[in-house]
Amino acid sequence: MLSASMEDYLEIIYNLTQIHGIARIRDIAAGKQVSMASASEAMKRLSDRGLVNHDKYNYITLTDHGNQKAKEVSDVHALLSNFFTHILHISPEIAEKDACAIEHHISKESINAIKTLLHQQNC
Amino acid sequence: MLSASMEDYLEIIYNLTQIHGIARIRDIAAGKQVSMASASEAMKRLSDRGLVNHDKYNYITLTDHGNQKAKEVSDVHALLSNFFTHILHISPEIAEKDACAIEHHISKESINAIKTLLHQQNC
DNA sequence: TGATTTAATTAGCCTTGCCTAACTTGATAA
DNA sequence: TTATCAAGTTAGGCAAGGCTAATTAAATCA
Repeated sequence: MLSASMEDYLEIIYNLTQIHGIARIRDIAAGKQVSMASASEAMKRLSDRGLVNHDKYNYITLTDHGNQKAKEVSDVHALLSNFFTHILHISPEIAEKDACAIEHHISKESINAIKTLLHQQNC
Repeated sequence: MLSASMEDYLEIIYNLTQIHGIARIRDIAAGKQVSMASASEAMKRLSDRGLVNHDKYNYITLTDHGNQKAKEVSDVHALLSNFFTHILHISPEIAEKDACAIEHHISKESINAIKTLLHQQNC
């Protein structure tokens, strides 16, 4: 199982890669608001688990497996964000925060149900 | 800030107290599915933070502050459980699991919005 | 090219929250 | 009332995930 923290890292790398093509320790650390030391250690753990490619002192990319995991988290994030803003009418900032916090803990069943709810939101 | 784990303990003690008047290490450990050693250590931490009363080798009760915190968590739990079963139509087991997992991470704003949604569920 | 600045890593440390094994206390039954 | 058993605690250990400070590598600028 992947911890909430490790899922966060994957998602951050995923987003950075969408924007810049690659991800650097510095930006990952900034994104997660941790020290570069912590980000560096996290890359080691993710690398050991085959989720990222990381040569010392070089850029980080996601492996296929890591990319798949990251996309899953990212998709759930986007869905929850939509749910909070469009169904619950929460402000975008809090919607982001809540999506971030909950994305690691909600079941697939509930995700699918929310998907359905969003599709038929004209009730 | 109270960790998810410590909130779980408070909620379990709260529930045990509702049923039996008091709470014992054995039942707290069973409720959280951890060893009695872990439950005992957790009581020490909660006691240090003024959330439970605990004399060695004796029952555990919530302080006023602990009771307030526990009730908050418990109320959020009940609300989320209702949301998952009645709005998302998730099975009671998964609804429980999701409520448990999410109750520690969702904002007050979202909780209030869900409360409203449940009150007007005849849309 | 060499010096300096920035990025990344490593070392060493800390806290949380869990575990098992060993020990202590309190309750119960002979 | 003493022996036994269940409940609770303590000791010692471990993994995850943070931190700062020190070091090393890479990049840039003079």
